[in-house]
Amino acid sequence: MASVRTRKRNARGQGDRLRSEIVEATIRLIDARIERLSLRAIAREAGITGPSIYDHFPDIESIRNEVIRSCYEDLIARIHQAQQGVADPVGRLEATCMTYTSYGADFPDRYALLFRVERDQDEKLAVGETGAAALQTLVDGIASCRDAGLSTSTDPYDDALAVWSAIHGLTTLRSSRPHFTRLHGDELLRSVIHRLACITSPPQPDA
Amino acid sequence: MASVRTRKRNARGQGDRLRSEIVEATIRLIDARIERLSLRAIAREAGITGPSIYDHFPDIESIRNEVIRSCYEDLIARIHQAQQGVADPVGRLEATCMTYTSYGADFPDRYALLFRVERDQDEKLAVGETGAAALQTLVDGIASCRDAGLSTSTDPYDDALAVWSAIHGLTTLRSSRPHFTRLHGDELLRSVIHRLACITSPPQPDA
DNA sequence: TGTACATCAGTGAACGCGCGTTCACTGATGTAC
DNA sequence: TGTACATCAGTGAACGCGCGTTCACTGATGTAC
Repeated sequence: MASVRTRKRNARGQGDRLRSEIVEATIRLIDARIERLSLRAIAREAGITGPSIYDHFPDIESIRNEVIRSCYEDLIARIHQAQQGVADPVGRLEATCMTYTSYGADFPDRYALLFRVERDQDEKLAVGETGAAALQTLVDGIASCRDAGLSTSTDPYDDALAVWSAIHGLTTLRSSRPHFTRLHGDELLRSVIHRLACITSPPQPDA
Repeated sequence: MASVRTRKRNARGQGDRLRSEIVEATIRLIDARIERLSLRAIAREAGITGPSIYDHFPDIESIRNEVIRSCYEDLIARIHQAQQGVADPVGRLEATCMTYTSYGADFPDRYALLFRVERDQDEKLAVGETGAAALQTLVDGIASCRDAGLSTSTDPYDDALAVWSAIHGLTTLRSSRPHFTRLHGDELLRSVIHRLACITSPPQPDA
């Protein structure tokens, strides 16, 4: 948590910076596994008083939606970075999926927030397409494997949905049911990816 | 919601019945997608005053844990019922998975509660094995397919974990991302089950 | 260069609300004599 | 059969708390003259 009372106000003209400070404070609270997010708790963590929030957000839901957008961008950036420098299409697909599951393991409450059931129309509009970019990297990954003769997939979109469902389920079950030890480790993950993406080469122990 | 003030007190000696009335009221609130569960809200729904809860539960977490146990028993019972009268092993496995996903679709907030990340040690002890019975029906189902020569699975436990992850992921993505229309419908579900359970026969359009 | 003023980036007090929890209590009903 | 009493299944008032939200305000800083 931020040390209380060390914050100094933003310089004149820089008032908008508080907006991102509020979002960052909220993410810190989420990562700290706070039981219930409140405007006052966010303000405390950001080092400001409650009413200052209203200059930047109308309510807590709009902060949450901004957090979701921010975390989702972060996840997609991590995936793209992991794909850099992996030439082998199957290795790239595996790296994509492993980045995804690692994000869920490292930040379980952020991950849960990204994929919670939408509660209201605003959230639906704000967050509706969250997942589309992640899915697209899987579609592209499977298509690349097929083009390289490493996959027999005839429908990369449907197979990407299958892979996405499986790794999403694996990610959340790893968090919520940690004592099923065989869920953890890379063998099961690789095996699931290979079967659902119709990969023809056997899984490599390590790249 | 229960009509307010219609409740009459339990007969002398029947005081324990309020315990299950509290659990049922809580499930009604969960199904009503209440934003935040509170002791007072549960008491209102059950038609009693707040303090009466304390004769039966020490806190709201213990109510929640009882709700989890109750809903999980319900899910397992539905699965066992669906399996009755389906002789074909592949059909049984499919029926098992479809009952599971239907439960998640019909009661999304109950399902989310069953598989939320454990927050405290009490919950871990109370709920730790939730999922084991569901997993076991999948292990048995895959082993039956293999014994009937309909699956090439060499490790029904690991393959059951794979199937469980996939259908769990499919169930939660269907709830949280309803606009991915190809996630819905039975074809993708059947295809995933067949691939992960190593089923050798092609998916039947309908039984 | 000096000063009056406008603007900016917040603060602090106050409100009403629902909450968890405590405590003494009530009123119906079964039971001992 | 009648009555005093114990027990049971809750109730109702009260408390302190954190919350969202409002409102008037403050004090630093840039700018016009």
